[in-house]
Amino acid sequence: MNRLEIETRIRERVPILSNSNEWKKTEKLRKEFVRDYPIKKLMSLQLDQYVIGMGKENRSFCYRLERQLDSLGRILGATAGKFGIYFGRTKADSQQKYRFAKRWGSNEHDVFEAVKSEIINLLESAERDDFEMIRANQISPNFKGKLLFIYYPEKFAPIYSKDHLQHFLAHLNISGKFESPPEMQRALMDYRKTWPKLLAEHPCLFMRFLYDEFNPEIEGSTLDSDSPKTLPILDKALQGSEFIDEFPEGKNSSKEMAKKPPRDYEKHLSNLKSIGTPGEKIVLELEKKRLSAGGRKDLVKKIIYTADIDDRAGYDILSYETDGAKRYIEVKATTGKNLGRGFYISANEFEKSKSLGNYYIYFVFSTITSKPKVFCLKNPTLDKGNFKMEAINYHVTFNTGN
DNA sequence: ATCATGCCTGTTCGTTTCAG
DNA sequence: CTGAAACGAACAGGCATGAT
Repeated sequence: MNRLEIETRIRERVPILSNSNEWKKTEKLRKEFVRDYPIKKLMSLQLDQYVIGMGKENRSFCYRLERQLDSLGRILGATAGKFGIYFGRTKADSQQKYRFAKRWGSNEHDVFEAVKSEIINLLESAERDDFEMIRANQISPNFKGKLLFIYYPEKFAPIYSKDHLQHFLAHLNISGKFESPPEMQRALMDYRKTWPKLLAEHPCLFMRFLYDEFNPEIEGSTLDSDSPKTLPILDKALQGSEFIDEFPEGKNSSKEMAKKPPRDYEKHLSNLKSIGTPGEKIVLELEKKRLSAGGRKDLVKKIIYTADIDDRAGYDILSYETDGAKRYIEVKATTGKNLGRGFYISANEFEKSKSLGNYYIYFVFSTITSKPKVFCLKNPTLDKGNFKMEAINYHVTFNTGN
């Protein structure tokens, strides 16, 4: 989604989501937890005040973080081993006792002290924004993510699964080098800051918004089976992308496949959209490189990402020739390696391709990979016999003429 | 990378309780 | 006695961890 679309969704959804006590309760729970377990006092926590599994009435640190604070991002599921040490049994051994992974130590006392100091170390690193230390911290990933959010709710997003984080970053087209989930949590919060409407609300509302708009679970099943379930981080694509000089020929180009329109055009469209924006970002990046390489760094700043601000312009990006002339670029992105299935062009884009002059269509191939290829087609004359065009959409209004 | 593990949850299905 | 509701054991599903 581009910013134009996001803005609409935020305008529609945020007032509905914020119209509830839920977020106040959520924040109250979080505050109570932090009040009961201030970082300074964590070291004096006793083992049984920490471990999960001490019976029904148990209200331990781990129990509360996982259960009571369930609405602040789930870390349920998987073994209680994620807490470093827990009390209970295993399938093979029904005896109730303290359980822990060997890497933490050889007895429950040592293990608990190690886990505690690791938690404190994590929170202190977060205070300093020391991501290297946060990354190196041995606390299990989901537990780590939740601790970070609970203690620093303005710095880290309440989303802990690496897959989900990647999924959202990809859909919001946020690029950057993310070596660990906490960095993604931070990137999402930085993104939130760019939307005053979101910034004014609780971070958990932002989380809800993301899950509503880009639900990772639902999406996996609705996408075409050949689409990847999670988009890779855009940054890799940006680095690996390059221009190519030849139009890639596919086995089926302009033969049978081209004849087949998609079965469900609407669904096909929404899939196209999800790869369209990454395609545009890739082209933006390549244009910057091209102008820099051509000695026109001054023009780099003047490139305009039109698609982000005006979806009726008929082109996606306004770039420049090295002599300063305008270059209008329409981006057509595909996950495929060639254009065997043809491409779609709107009536508006088609008109602009004829009227705007220096008009390019940039075809981005292998879009959702780490090595996208971009082919530039200058001033295409689509209706002069080089291409076969077929109308698949009409705009229809009622005839009130008589 | 891949696999086995064991945790928690929701669901099912059978049993018990109790009012009418 | 009957049907509804409550209870609870068993099971399957989902998932991140930890081991290999």
